[in-house]
Parts: sequence; C-alpha cells; structure tokens
Amino acid sequence: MGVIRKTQAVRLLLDEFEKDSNAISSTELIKRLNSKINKTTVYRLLDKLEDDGLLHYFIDTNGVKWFAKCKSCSKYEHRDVHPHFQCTECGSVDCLEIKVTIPEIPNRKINNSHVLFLGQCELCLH
Amino acid sequence: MGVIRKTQAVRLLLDEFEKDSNAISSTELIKRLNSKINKTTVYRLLDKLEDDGLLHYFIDTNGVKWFAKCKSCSKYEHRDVHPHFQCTECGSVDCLEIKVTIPEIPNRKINNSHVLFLGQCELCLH
DNA sequence: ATTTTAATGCAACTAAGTTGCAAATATAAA
DNA sequence: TTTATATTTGCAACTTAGTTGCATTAAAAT
Repeated sequence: MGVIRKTQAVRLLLDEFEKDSNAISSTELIKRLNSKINKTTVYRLLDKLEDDGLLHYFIDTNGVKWFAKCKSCSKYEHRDVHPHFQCTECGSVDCLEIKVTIPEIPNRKINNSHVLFLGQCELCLH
Repeated sequence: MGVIRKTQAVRLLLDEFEKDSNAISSTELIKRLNSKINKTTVYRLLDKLEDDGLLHYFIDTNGVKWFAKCKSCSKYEHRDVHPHFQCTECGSVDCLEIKVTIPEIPNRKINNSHVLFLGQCELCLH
C-alpha cells in the first residue's frame, strides 16, 4: 500500500491504541469512534495500518477481529508471530511476549502461525 | 445439549465428514447441502455436534469457521487442543497430530489453545 | 496559490449467521 | 400399531460485520 497521510482519522485511531495497551476489536473501535470517524474509514485504516506494519491483528474464537500495536514489526518483516491471550470471562485480549516454536512437518512449508491461548486473566482470576 | 436424534439431516451432515477427511468450512457445507438441508439447520446441527463432542471447529485468519471430526474427544473432555494447518494457496485446512505445549504464564490460567499454522500444503508445494 | 493524489463519508449492498414460529418427524408410551 | 410428546426442521424475516462505488474533502507536492 501507499504512503500514510497524517490525517485526523489516523491520529484518532492511533490514539486509541496509545490509551489502551491491550488489543482492541474492530467493532469496539467503531463504537468508540462512532461520532468522529465513519466505519468504512475505520475498516480501511485498520487494513492499511496493518499492511504498513503499525498494527497487527488476529481473530478470536468468535470470529471477532482484534488489533494491537506492533512492537517489532516493519513494513518488510511483518509477521504476527507472537501468541495472544484471551480471557474467557471478560473477553479482553493481549499480546504475549513469548516465542512460538514452529514445527517441521514433512512435505509442507509453514511460514506463519496464529496462536491463541484461552483462560482467565489476572483480574478475573482473583 | 440433549440427545441427538438420528435424523436424515444428521446423517447427511456426518456423511460429508466421512467423505472428506479434511476440515470443511460452514459455508462450504451449506453450499454442498443446499438442496437437502436448510442453512439454519446446518448451523444448528454443527453447533450441537460440536457441543456433543463429535465435531470440533476453529476459525481461520479470514474469520471462516472450519469443522472437522473429533478423533479423541468425548462429551466430557472436549478440547480442541491439536493445531490446524491452512494452505495459503488453496485454502484447504487439516488437523495436525501434534501436541501443543501450553506455556505457564504468571497470574493467568490457560485452559485451552487455538493454534493455526499457515503455509503450503503437500499439493501446492510441488 | 494551484494542482495532484490520497483519504473520507455516505448510502446501498453483500454475506454469515440468528430468531421466532408453525409444520414435520423421531421417539416413547399406550 | 396407533397415539402422544418432544425434538427437529424449514421458512421468512432479521441482525451484524464488513465492502463497494462514487462524489466530496483534505493533504501534500508543485
């Protein structure tokens, strides 16, 4: 994709990821920014920012798309390799700073992985 | 959920999983059974069969739900613990008979995992 | 300041999945 | 075997997430 212009919508969207260190679902973002950005724009920006290596996403067990800031991705090496964690009680999602070991499988070539662990988060455990 | 009656729809649906050892997406099933079973019924049956431990499902990176036969699940211990593989070229999905190591994370309790590896399958590699 | 190009909003649309309800079918009881 | 009961099914209408085309607006380049 092309260059990203510093528009108001981009700023507002990235602000949400500054405020919130966890992952945010696309529908949640649309709700939050409802009065400020059109949903079409939100979807388009999320795609573009993902493409440009500023955000990464993954899909939870309900098919909901979650986005989070990339910490170590660039435009050229943008692999969503770290696992994610979702709390089955409150639904919150965050990134895990753990390395995933990619297995060797005969006659196949694996080049990406999506790993989601489910359980109870710190808050819901106590 | 309750008991499963041996209806024609159940038979037809399970037949698809006998024919096809790979995973099948819900939309694909609806297409295939279009003339024989109503889509509402397909969705309801998939849910029920999943609940009863005959099928398991997971969601790919496009949010599409894939179902496959359970080999070692029961009604009481039904954990979709094995990883899945999706070919990024032809889109086919299958189950991997590999054990997933679930990490220990401080202050959290992990009790399930969804692991999807992406790459090229046997057919698309050659 | 003007031109060029990308970004945005809007409305209409698509596709996946869900809900309520009446009709049909499987199973249990008589 | 027939009748009663409970589950399953199909249908139509609906919901929700996400997309498309296009005219308008706003950045950035000249």
